[in-house]
Amino acid sequence: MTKYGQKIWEIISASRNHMTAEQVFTALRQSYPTVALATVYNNLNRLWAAGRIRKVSVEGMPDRYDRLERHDHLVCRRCGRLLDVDLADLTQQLQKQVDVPILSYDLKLTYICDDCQKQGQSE
Amino acid sequence: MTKYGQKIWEIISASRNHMTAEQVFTALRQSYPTVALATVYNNLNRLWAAGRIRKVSVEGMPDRYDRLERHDHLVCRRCGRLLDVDLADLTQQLQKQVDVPILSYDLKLTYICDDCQKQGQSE
DNA sequence: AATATTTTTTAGAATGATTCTAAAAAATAG
DNA sequence: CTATTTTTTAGAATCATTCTAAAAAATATT
Repeated sequence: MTKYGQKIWEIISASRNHMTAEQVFTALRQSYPTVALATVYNNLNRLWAAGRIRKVSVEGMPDRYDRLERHDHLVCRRCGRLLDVDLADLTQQLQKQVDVPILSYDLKLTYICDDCQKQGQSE
Repeated sequence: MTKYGQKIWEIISASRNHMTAEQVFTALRQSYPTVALATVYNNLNRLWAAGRIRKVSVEGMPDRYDRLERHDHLVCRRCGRLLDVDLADLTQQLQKQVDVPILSYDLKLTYICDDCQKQGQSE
């Protein structure tokens, strides 16, 4: 584990904000002001390939990186706002229904956030 | 509903292939050889905003568009291959666990497809 | 501890999907 | 028919991400 890889993993694991690569870059520069953006992408890809972080893609937004710890997401259908939500683990239940081994699953619940709810009323 | 919108909706609703915008473009040109790519994007966005089609984002690949009909997805962790899978509807079960109204949900199961399985063994 | 090998970093260019722009065309309303 | 709104169009612009090829750093080998 390289120093950048280590630090990036820490940043993501500690964050509850589903950071973009750009945000990780900004955060990392607090500790390493000269680091290159490509290094952030390299390390994010390596961490992800190694299964040490999650990647969350919400349509139309840059990929976001997330801690591994089991949890699911609420996504606003309008603005893409992303919230953590703790739901019961479905692995058992799902595995029963398919015959290939499931490594993990990604569950996003779609809703309309308060802000968009308000906006929608004035249209 | 414009003629392009109509036709694009038909293409996606009939397809089981999670088409990219580019693929929809190619398909649409069978019927309308002069249509512009921007028109495809315009209509896909409008259809999606109207909740008439789904958008499936797999990290690192162009967005894919999918019929609305309830079904879930298997995604290969290595190559991104996407397969339909019919799982029990979880809406009730999930709605009990959150206090905002759930419009829909998006469930992706991660696995390793046969091809990637084979490749992995030779490494 | 010097040399070779492999991995990582770097800056910047390149790519590729998608959006934007502003004008033309088409559809709809008055 | 004329005015207004919506859609289409082509091409430029944007933006996230990957690629490139060289430099630096880390690791292994003698």
